[in-house]
Amino acid sequence: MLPSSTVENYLKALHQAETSREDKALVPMGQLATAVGVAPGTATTMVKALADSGLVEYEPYVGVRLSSAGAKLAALVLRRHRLIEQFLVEIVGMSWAEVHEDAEQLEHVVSDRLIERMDAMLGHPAVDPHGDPIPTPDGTVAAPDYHSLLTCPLHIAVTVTRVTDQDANFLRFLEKQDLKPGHSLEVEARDSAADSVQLRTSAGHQITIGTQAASKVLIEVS
Amino acid sequence: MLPSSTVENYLKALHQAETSREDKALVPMGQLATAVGVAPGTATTMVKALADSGLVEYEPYVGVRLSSAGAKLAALVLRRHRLIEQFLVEIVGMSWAEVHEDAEQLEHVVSDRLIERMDAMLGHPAVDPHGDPIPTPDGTVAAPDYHSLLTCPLHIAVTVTRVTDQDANFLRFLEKQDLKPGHSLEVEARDSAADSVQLRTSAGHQITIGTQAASKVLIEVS
DNA sequence: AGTCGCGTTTTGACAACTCAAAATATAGAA
DNA sequence: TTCTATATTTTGAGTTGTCAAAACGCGACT
Repeated sequence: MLPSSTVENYLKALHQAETSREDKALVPMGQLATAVGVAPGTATTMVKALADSGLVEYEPYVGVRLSSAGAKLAALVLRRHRLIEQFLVEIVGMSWAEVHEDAEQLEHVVSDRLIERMDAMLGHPAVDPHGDPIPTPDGTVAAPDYHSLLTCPLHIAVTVTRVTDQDANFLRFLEKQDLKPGHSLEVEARDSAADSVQLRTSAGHQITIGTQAASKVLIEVS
Repeated sequence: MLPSSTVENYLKALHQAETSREDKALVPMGQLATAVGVAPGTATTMVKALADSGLVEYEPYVGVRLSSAGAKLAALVLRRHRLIEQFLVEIVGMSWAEVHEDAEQLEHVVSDRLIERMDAMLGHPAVDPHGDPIPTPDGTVAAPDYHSLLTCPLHIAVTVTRVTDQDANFLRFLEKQDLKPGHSLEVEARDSAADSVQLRTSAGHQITIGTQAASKVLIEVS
């Protein structure tokens, strides 16, 4: 029995929650409910059903975690999502800021045939337009461990490789400031009191952004 | 309130049933139920709901008809379906025999933004890979009145313009026999006793097909 | 230890969609 | 006109996914 869109969304949210979490603790119900956009009680009901299907491990009053079967399924949803985003940007010519919503819908209905065709057209890309890694067809995800603009050394040339936020306004801002994946820059200063990070782009522009934003821009030393 | 996939499917089936029908009679429930793939009682329930929403006109024990609002909505679903098919064939390089199933799913989730982008990429095509006309964004459908291989004059060069069947096997057969839209041929004979039609393709091959099949291949004199 | 607060679970209900099978209407034959 | 065959509608029930609000568990603070 193939999983419904609803199930796919719960698994995906769980995957996101798990990977954006240092410890290996269970994801609390409240967080999952918020991520999926349902009332807390709804998440509890759904998670119990998922546990019965063997897709998650559930500890009442503590939280949930993907089982290996659930993790694989989540990876396949993510694969579809990210290949679709890459396709919409590379082939259809849409903006990286606007593809997320479309991919969010399409990921639940594209056939394997079509998704593999897209993958081939794109030359089997490793990452999507935001730098997020694209899982393989067997559900393996590369888990790269990047620095962010918040954690990297100062005064060193770095290259943006990934942006962990899908908000269209934020993405448009980054695009305008030449902070899309591939562009290089260096961090000039951090001010924890002012909650800000000061950057200089390769074009020489100076930009100051908040630490929240800085933590979402991942880089590698170039 | 935007219509669900289910509603869209009922409207689409109704549109198909209405246009493949000489008279302007109402579509009987049984036919609609079969087309949508549900039990008769389910269709009755759904149609009453559609009537309450003003999308159809319903006469108990007689049948249903699309209202103008329903017809427009149906046309927009058809527009999405057919643009997607054209896109999958022209841009993605899929076979015309296999795009129907994918389009069937995608038609309910593509955004207006994406569908108009596809339309532009394709140069605002008038017909899809099967020759079916693509409705305009405001819900207008060209209703061309073709002859079929069953009704056209004998011994005259004609060009295939449209195929009114989505069965993958049938489409593959037509492709192999050079009977896709665009190819020309002539009808050599019809035999009502044998229930068959004899054709000669432009390549000189002679083919005999049944009248059921012949009625699904629409042509124009060339 | 007692109890307060917060997150979680339970409960009861609802909306959308579906089916099987019983009840019913309609048209056509006798 | 009456009967009958067939299509349609009604009924009762089930599935999936959702919510609001009441009940509950658990750790923290006094």
